[in-house]
Amino acid sequence: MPELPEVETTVRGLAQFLDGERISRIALNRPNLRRPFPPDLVQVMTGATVTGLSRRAKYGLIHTDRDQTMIFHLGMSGRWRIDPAQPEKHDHLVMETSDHSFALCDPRRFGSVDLIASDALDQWPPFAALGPEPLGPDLSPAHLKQAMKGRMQAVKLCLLDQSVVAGLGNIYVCEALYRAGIHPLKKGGKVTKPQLERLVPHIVEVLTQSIRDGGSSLRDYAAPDGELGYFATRFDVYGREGEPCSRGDGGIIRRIQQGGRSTWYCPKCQK
DNA sequence: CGTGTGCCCTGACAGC
DNA sequence: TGCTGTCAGGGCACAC
Repeated sequence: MPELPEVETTVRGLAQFLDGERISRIALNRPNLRRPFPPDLVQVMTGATVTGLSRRAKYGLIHTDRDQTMIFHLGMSGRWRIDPAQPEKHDHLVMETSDHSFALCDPRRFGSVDLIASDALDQWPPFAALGPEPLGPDLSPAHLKQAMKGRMQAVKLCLLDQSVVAGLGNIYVCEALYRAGIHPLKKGGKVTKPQLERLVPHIVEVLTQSIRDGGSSLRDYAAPDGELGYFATRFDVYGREGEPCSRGDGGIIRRIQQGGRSTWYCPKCQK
């Protein structure tokens, strides 16, 4: 269930065990996920020393002392398992250091693994198309105003567009719009300046809170079979169709379809 | 270009 | 118990 906070938590968890370590072995259990594994992945990564991990949008980056960076995406169902006791059916990639093993498990295989020249990461097409990081300095009401200017698409869909903001997914768009009191069907180009000024801090807050919730369980990652990025966050609207609005305004949470995906919102307080 | 649709894939769950 | 339908946190190709 990886969105930005889960990817961030995963990256931090992996870093605890992987940063500074030498990858002694890497093996693939099938030829592809969403796309084929890079043909030179095993050759490049075997014996490489990890020099750091980072996140861009919903991608995790494993930096090494080689001139290539290993980039993973968890898709809809991906997760890393640390020191798994038993192999699982959908462990498609496994890596080992001297002390630990890591399995990339992804039943639906919507994830990906890429190997990209480290000095040209920004030119990699999936990265080149990304908008600003929501937790970085460049997400501002002015940016959103500009990025959604004239757009007739619903603001919900605009915010899911990774070129508008990089890393927001279905859950956090629903949550941020709810917190900011913005109706998901409102056209992107028609969201008002005051609404955008409310929205930006709510985006930052909901993501930060979730990362903190996940981060607080990092200690558990030392446990065998530790699974990264999964933690119980309480959502205000996501998945709460039919329940009363948590603001106590008497509204009942509704679910609608937008772009083939569900949106939950309160018809009473989101305008 | 902006926008809308359908597909990739497996598993969980509800209803019969 | 087993079948069927629906849904799932993402991204992309393709059509207009």
